[in-house]
Formats: sequence, structure tokens, C-alpha cells
Amino acid sequence: MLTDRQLIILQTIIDNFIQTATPVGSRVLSKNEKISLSAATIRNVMADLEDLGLLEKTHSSSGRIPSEKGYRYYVDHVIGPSIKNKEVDLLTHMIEDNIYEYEQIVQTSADLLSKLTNYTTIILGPDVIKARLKQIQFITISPQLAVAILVTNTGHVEHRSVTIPSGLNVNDLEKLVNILNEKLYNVPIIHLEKMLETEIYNLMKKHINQYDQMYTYLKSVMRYEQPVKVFIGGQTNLLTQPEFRDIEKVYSLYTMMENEEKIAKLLESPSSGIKVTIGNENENDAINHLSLITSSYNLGLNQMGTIGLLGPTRMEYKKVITLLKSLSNELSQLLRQAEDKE
Amino acid sequence: MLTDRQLIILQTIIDNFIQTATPVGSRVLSKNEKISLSAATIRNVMADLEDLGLLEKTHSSSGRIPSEKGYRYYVDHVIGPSIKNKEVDLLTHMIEDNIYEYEQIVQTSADLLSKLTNYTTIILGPDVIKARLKQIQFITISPQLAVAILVTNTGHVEHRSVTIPSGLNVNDLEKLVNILNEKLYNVPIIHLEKMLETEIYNLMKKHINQYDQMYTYLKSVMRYEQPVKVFIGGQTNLLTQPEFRDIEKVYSLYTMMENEEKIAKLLESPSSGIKVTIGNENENDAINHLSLITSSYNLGLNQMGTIGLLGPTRMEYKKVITLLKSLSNELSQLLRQAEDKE
DNA sequence: CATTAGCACTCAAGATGTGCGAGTGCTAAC
DNA sequence: GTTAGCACTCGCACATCTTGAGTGCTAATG
Repeated sequence: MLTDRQLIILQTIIDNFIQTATPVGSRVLSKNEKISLSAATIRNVMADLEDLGLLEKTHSSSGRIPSEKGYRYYVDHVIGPSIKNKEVDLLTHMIEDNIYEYEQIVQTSADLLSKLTNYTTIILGPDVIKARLKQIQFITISPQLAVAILVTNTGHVEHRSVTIPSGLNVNDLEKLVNILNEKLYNVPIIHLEKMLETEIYNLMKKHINQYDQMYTYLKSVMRYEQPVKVFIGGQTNLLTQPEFRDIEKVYSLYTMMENEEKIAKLLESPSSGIKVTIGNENENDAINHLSLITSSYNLGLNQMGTIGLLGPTRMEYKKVITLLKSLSNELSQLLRQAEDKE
Repeated sequence: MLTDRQLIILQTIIDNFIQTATPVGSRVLSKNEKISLSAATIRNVMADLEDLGLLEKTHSSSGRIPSEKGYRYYVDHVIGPSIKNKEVDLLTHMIEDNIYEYEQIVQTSADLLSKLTNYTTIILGPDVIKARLKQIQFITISPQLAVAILVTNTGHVEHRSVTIPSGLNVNDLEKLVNILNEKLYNVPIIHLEKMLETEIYNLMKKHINQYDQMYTYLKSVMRYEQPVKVFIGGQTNLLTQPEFRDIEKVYSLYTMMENEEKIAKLLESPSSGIKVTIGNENENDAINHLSLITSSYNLGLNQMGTIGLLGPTRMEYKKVITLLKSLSNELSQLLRQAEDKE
């Protein structure tokens, strides 16, 4: 356990470093009004904090910077009661005014969060796979071409182009659609393909001519290969951070961000609530010099999605955590409303 | 007009610089087998080419690099009959195998083109606004919530969430949909909103209770604010180019690429066919040290979209132009097939 | 005995200096 | 017209110097 004096000095150093990104020396600290100690005394305290592994020097006679352990301590102990602030309210209002298109809300949230924090926002959309089928429709564009449209109970719309087998007539198609809608109503998207292979198959064989031809097309319609949707906001924000003067880092990070799977892996976590991962605590090499703060938002009991904020280890933890908590609550509420209306 | 000797030296310098990104000196050139002249003679030729504004020096005693005018000459005169090569075939086949989902084709094309060239691909999707309405549908998710789905003759699907006014009953909704489909069939997407305001309005007033309430919602459904869709592939490729060691440039470029409007402006051009814009010929500051090669692909007579490749001014013009020509033809054909089937 | 002033020491970063080598332009010879 | 030779230029890499912010230690102080 740290003494009060140690705590305030640690906190001041971290706050300072978060703002300036340069090592903090004893003289600067001694001028801080909260600390009425001479530089020499502060140096002693700093040495103690360094022994505890909470601070680091960049070289033998430099000022101190927080170690990752230091940030960890700061996050766990210093940021206690996070205060709702103006920015949170702004965010909340903007979302409320905009109850419109789901994807749009998420993207706007991502952009807004980035604007407020100057970091990069990554949002994992709600898991489409877990949603249930509300209705399926085919709309013919031409004799050979149709569009299959699937709508889920969450209001999500999926669509695919399908080539129509030449033998299929309008009657058959109608029958087909009727059967599908009857049998697949309320079935989770993830189970559609399996249902098609088992229960539906025999039934169709009976009623539809040339079903085998149609079968392959239907399967391709029902296959949902993209498990989650990734939204990224403020990708360029990180470029303004001095930590990114090195092109190599930019390259590896951006390459990682082009890969939706990797991002999804990064954000997926069993726990719910706020989670802070600092520097090397991240397994992914591309961000092991960054901090990632994630928060999940949910619909009822099923966890649905995750919001993440990516920034340098000297992140404005307090602000970010507050914002994130608020936003994920807001999104959860939105989704719950949609379900309640159902 | 340049002499043969001048031409071959200019060409060799540019080819060389494209590969190495370092100034080319007379000694290196004299060792090239195509040029059997001494270094001294070459220096004289180079001096002439510099006088013509086709070459530049980085400092008074450096080797030469091509000026933008030099690239321009190279593109206009040296790259004559572009040869179909292996890479083009590869690309063509991959597209043919993949006649599936339109957006997917475009995104795959973008990624592929980037992989083949190591530059960044930007594709402007076909103009949704110009497509015509095939069918409109409402699918109710809950008593208060519905999804409106618009399908165009090109197979494009648009969808919006709509809140259902509490007074509206199922009958009315059905009538509404029928009227809309009857009156708006084959109407270009861009005219939908206007039609709604004029012709449709009075008709609806007659048949539907509480139409005024519904009207605002409908308008929001019909409004199509996003004129073109932008696909970007291989965004990180440019980061590997030595021209991008400077974070500032990366920042301004990436910021520009986050803005779909600006990108659309960049690629939109009245002319069809291949267009090469070199360095300062670009009006946009973010890319005025880069070259942009665009090619439009079309459906019948209506120009539909544009493919662009963004790279350093020392771009592999020959390869890129060949690939681009081929790909845009391929895409045009695909879209034409879709229309023919209609 | 905790706190502080003073001082010698350290080290990163910027400024300055130097040598090297790739490349040029010019001139004179072939 | 072409080429060899030579003096000259200048960026770049490298070493050296200077500066100043910051430290740790010690001795004096309330």
C-alpha cells in the first residue's frame, strides 16, 4: 500500500505524462500546487516509487515516466468514482436524437467517441448469428437473377444475389418461400444452414420440382460467414500521438486493423463490463505498446457486442472509462428498447 | 520530339527510379546493356533532358530523377501498346469465378488489385442513385418497428428502420405498399423523394388514414444521402513506400481517405477511359506528391463507377495501366451481363 | 529525524565539424 | 561525335562538442 504522499506524486506524474508525453522531473512536480515539497524530497519519493516498479527512467538521469505497472495501479486505485461529465452528456444526447438505423448509430458512436477522446474506436457489432429469422423473401430482378433478403428480429437485413435455376417456375418459388418462412421463423441465423440440410430437405423434395438444383443456391444464401461486423472510428487519431512517429508501428497496427478477424479476437472477451489492457498485457504484437479499453454492451442476458478504445499507454484513463461506461449503457438500452417493442 | 537515344535514356532512368527510388547516375546507366555509351556521353544527354524539363537533380551533383513532366512524357509516349500479362489473367479469372455478390466482387477486386500492384486501390461503386426501383417492401419487426427494403434493377438492396405510427393498421400498410410499388416501379432512385412529394401525395391522402404522419417517415426512407459507395483496398501498401517515411504525409492522406466525399470528388471525372494524374496535377493537397490512375467502368452508356490506383509518382505505370484497363473491362462486362439478363 | 539546499555527475539531443563517395561539368584528346 | 580524365560539388554518415534538464548523495537545518 502506498502512502498518501506517494499516491499523490504517482498520480501527478501520470496525469502530467498523459498530457505531455515527456518524462516528468522533480522540479516540475515541486511547482505543482498540490505538492508542497522541495524537489529533493520529491526525488526521494520518486526513487521509492521506482523501487516499487511503478515508475521508470528513460535513461539514468532523465525524469520519470510511469511503468505499465504504474498505469495499472493508477487505473485500479486512483480512478475510483468516475464522474459523469459534459462530454458524456453530449454523447448520450447525440445517440438519443438519432434512433434511426442501427448500423448508423454504431458508426456514429464510434466516430463520436473518437472525436471526444482523440483515440481510435473499435466497435464489434451485435452478433448477427445469434439473432433469429423474422422473414425471408426473394425478389426477382430478371428471369435468371433474384435477390434473397433475410430480416432478423433485431431488424438486421441480410441480402444475397442468387441465380435462378432455369426450370423453376413462379409457383414453385412461391411454395418454396412459404415453406421456408413457416419452418424457419424465429430460428437463430446460425442454425439456418443446418435446418436446411435436415428438416427442410425432405419436405421440399416432396413439394418442389428440381429442388436439388435450388438446394445449393439456398445453402449459399443461408451461409453466414461473417460472424461479427467491425466498425472503426478515428483511425487517424493515433497518428497525431508522438508515440507513432515510427512508421513501422503505424504499419503493423494498420495492417492488423485491416483484418477483421484479428480485431474481433482482440475485443472478444468472456468477461462483461470495463476491461483495461495495458501495453504488454496485450497478446497481439501490433498493439503491445498501446492500451486497449473495452466495454461490452448487451441485450438482455446475451452479450451482444463490444466497444473498444485504442490509445497510447499514457491514455486519459479516467475520461475514457467514464465515456465508455456511459456509451455502452446507452447502446444496451437502445437494443433493449428494440427488443421490448417486439 | 526526342531522339531515340534521349528516349531510351529517359525510359531507363524512369524504370530504374521506379524500382529503386534513388537518383540514377550516369555510371549506372552506362552499364545497362541497352545503352552502349560511355558515362560522359550519357551525362551530356542527361543535361539535355534536364534542359527539356524531363529530369531533375536533387542537388547540384546528384544523379537524376524524373520530373513530373518526365513521368507525363513517359506515360504519354513510352507506354504504347500495353501487353496483357500473367497478372491480368489471374485477376480476370478470379473475378469470373466469383460472380456472386456485387459488393463482394468490387471489394475483392480492390483487394486483388492492391495485392498485385502494391499500391492502394480506390473503387467508386456504381451510382446507386441512377438505378431504378424494382420493388419496395415493409417488413414489420414489432408493432412499432418495421424495416423498409428497396430493391433496384441492378440488384442493389437498400434498407432503413422505420417507426410505425400507432394509428396505422395492417390494411393501410398493405394499400400503401401497393400504391408505392405501382407508382414508383422503374423510377430512378434519385427521383423517388420528389415523386413522393408530388404525384404520390394526393393519391395517398385519398386512400390512407393519417397519411401525414406516415409521410415524414416515408420521406426519410426515400432519401438517399450517400450518392456513391467507396471501396478501398490495400490501404497499408503505401506505408511500405519510402516516400511515406514522413508521418505528416501519412496523416493527411489517411485523413483524406476517411472522407468519402473527398474521395468521390477525386475519382469523379467527366472523361471515360484511363486517366493518369501525376503529382501536382492533382488538386487535392493530400495526394499532390502521388500519382493517381483512374479508369471508369460502365453499364451500357451510363458511366457507373471508377477504379483508381494511388501510388508514388514513380509508379509502375505500365503494369498498373494494363491491369486497370483489364479490370475495368471485366467489371463493365459483369454489369452488362446483369443488365442483359433483366 | 524528516526536510532541504548544494553540488558533482549523467546522459539525450542538438549543433558543429570532417571525410568519403557518388556524381557532375568541362576540357582536351581520339 | 565520342570518350577519358580531372577538378569540383554536395549529401550523408560519423564523430565530437556543448548544453541543460535531471538525478543521487551529502551535509546542514528546523
